[in-house]
Amino acid sequence: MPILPISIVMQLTDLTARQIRYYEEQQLISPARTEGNKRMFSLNDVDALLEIKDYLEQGLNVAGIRKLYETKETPINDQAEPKTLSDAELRSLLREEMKHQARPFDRAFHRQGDLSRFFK
Amino acid sequence: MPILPISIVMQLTDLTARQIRYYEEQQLISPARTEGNKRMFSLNDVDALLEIKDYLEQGLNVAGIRKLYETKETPINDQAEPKTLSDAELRSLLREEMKHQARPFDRAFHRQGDLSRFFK
DNA sequence: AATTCGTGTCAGAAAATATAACATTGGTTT
DNA sequence: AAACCAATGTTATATTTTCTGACACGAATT
Repeated sequence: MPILPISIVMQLTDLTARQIRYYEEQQLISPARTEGNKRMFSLNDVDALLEIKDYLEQGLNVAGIRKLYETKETPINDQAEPKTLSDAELRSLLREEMKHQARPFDRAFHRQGDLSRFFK
Repeated sequence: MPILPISIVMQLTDLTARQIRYYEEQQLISPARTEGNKRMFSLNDVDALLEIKDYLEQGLNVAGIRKLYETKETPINDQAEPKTLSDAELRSLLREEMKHQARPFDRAFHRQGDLSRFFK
């Protein structure tokens, strides 16, 4: 259900329009479009953006995040758990994280439901 | 939480922009405004609009609906049950309804939660 | 020093929304 | 029947929001 304009998503995620559009360009999200080509976001999109933000803050780069979600039919949400990674992929990602002294995956995996704080 | 632009509210309620603006003018709802003066609706606003639509279809007029919700601090939502009406008020409203052969209050009172069908 | 990545910023165009005025439709009243 | 009024449609014009694309910049990498 795409119901949110980018301005609201900016507030909800504390991301700039530039960042949001960039993540779309990098295929991390695929918001819907109105007839007039305006982006419209679903709550899932917002969830995804919060997750992306979290990963970035943990030191992952966009390519790494994309890898995490690269599955045939499964964009960035629509799945309870991020896909299973090959050993090689996993080691690669972890190495990436180490370089930025971020503790390995934790918070991002619990992002599910974070949006709830916006709705009483 | 005002998060929805009028275009989405139109889809959600199947009302025209004209109708929505008119109901605001008639003080049935008070959507928030952006800095640039664009209306932004909360889910409560949408709920209220669905309720308004229902009442209108039952034959009530805007004045009657406004009466229903006329309370100091309580606009149209923010209350589990529409306010208690004086006998005079109630009789007046019922008379109004009779004229339009609508069965007395029923569906509108159960509108709460109707929005859920939009969110899985 | 030259690249790359993620983001900021700016310009110009197009879409969405705002207000205001006038028109129409249906029922009510005189 | 004529005049009214409430609710909504329609149209015009103004303003805001969003879009794309280009260029800039700082921090890493190579």
